[in-house]
Amino acid sequence: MTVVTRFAPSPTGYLHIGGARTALFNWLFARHHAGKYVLRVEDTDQKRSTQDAIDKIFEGLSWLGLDHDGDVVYQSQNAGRHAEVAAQLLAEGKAYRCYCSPEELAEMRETAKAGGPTRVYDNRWRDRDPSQAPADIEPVVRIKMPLDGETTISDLVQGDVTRTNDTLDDFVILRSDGTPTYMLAVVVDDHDMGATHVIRGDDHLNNAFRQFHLYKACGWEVPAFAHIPLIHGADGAKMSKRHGALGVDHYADLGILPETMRNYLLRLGWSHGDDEIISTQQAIEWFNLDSVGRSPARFDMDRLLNLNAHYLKEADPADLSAQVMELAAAGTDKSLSPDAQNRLTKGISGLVQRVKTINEIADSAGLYLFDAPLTFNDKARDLLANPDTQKHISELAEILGGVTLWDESQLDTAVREYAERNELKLGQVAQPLRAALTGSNVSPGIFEVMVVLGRDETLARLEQAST
RNA sequence: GUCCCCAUCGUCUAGAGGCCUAGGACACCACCCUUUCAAGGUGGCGACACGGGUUCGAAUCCCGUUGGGGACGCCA
Repeated sequence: MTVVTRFAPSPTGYLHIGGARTALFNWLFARHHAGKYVLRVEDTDQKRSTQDAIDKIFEGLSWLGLDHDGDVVYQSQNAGRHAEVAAQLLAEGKAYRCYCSPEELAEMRETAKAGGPTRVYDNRWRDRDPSQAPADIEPVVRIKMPLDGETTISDLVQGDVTRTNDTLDDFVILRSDGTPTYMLAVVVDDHDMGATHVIRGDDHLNNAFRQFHLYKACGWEVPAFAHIPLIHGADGAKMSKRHGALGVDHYADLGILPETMRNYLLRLGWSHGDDEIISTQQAIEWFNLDSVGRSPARFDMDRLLNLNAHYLKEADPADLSAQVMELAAAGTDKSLSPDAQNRLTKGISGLVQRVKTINEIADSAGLYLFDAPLTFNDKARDLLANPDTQKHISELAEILGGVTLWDESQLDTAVREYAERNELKLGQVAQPLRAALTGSNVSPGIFEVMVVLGRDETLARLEQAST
């Protein structure tokens, strides 16, 4: 049997962290079993669904690198099929029309909450003769749930979960306007697309009991369920859109790498012994549902950043440079010279060493990206204002001008000799150089900087700083 | 209110009765390295929610309490 999983977002907003993880788990599970991972847009609620949201979700998914198999399914396009199934159920007496008014429903809800019956809907139309139907109300179609007994869902993550059937309402499968509700649509679509495993947030666990009986009523095989715990915010509450959860695009904008996000999301609620750094290849190989935890996890930015720092160091420098240049270009009206681009390509690995996001690389790349005149920060300016510093810089400029081979070890030797000769610590010489060459008191190793800048640019910058 | 789920360091987690005076990672602190900042290295701080059982033995099994979360729509 081929494994078929699906990710089924409702297009009412961006792809948030929780949705992204659900998608990832479905994707990993399918890839692990060499099965299919299908993407389905749950747009049965036309009022709330928007094209903009659909686009954003697709963008998020493709940024994450979760490619789906086959065409995207739009649930709204199956409305006819859904209605057909409802009609069939009606014909078989497994469903019935309910003519309750909104007021009646509200009343029932209130009595139930006030400690009344276990069911909200009191089944008042379940066995009533349709001839009693009020003429002015368009009916909905409800499915008959078992009246007694209990139902057990063997969930792949939650284990066996049992619920008595007297808490299961006859829920609506077709609205009064003839459109299907979510509950009907998922079951029909999941069946039609051959979903073998339904992996989703555990906020759907309760729905599984209802859907279970809908499958049965249709005479269909029930797929395996796996309800994964939700991701919570730092405050421990559900991370939903309305609780300030951010879309994956937000993290992309922050300069987080997709591979970071995949690794991070994977480790939230899933583990493989003590392993922390898990490549996507490895994840596909290792992923299973047994190791998914049952308690909700909190989102931790520090951890994400730490992981990102790791993946940044593994990333392709050319690729990173391109992204940094794009960011830099967006932040200024100055265009980047070819020299600047070359310098960035050479120097980026030194930059990557000290940051956690792509944006931070861009922030620190100024020393390579922009041609003189440099902008100096306060500390650099103070340092350069010192007459001793001025003296060292001009003497050093001369010495460096005479260095035969412009590489780190030669430069290192030259500067060290100068420091020793003047009975200075290396830092006393290196810091002024740093200020003059980078405009800052913080930078990659100063000899590395000189090599990346090249002889001409280095000398030019020293010249400029000493006047 | 009803139903369901969960409970190990601040956070993510390892742990499936003896390997646990509970391991790893992030964060934090200290030290080392050092031309700055990082990175790296070494060490430190720090948890089995509580109460009952079961057992020779419980973080692991059972019950209860407490705490947290989720669901109760003609939303998905």
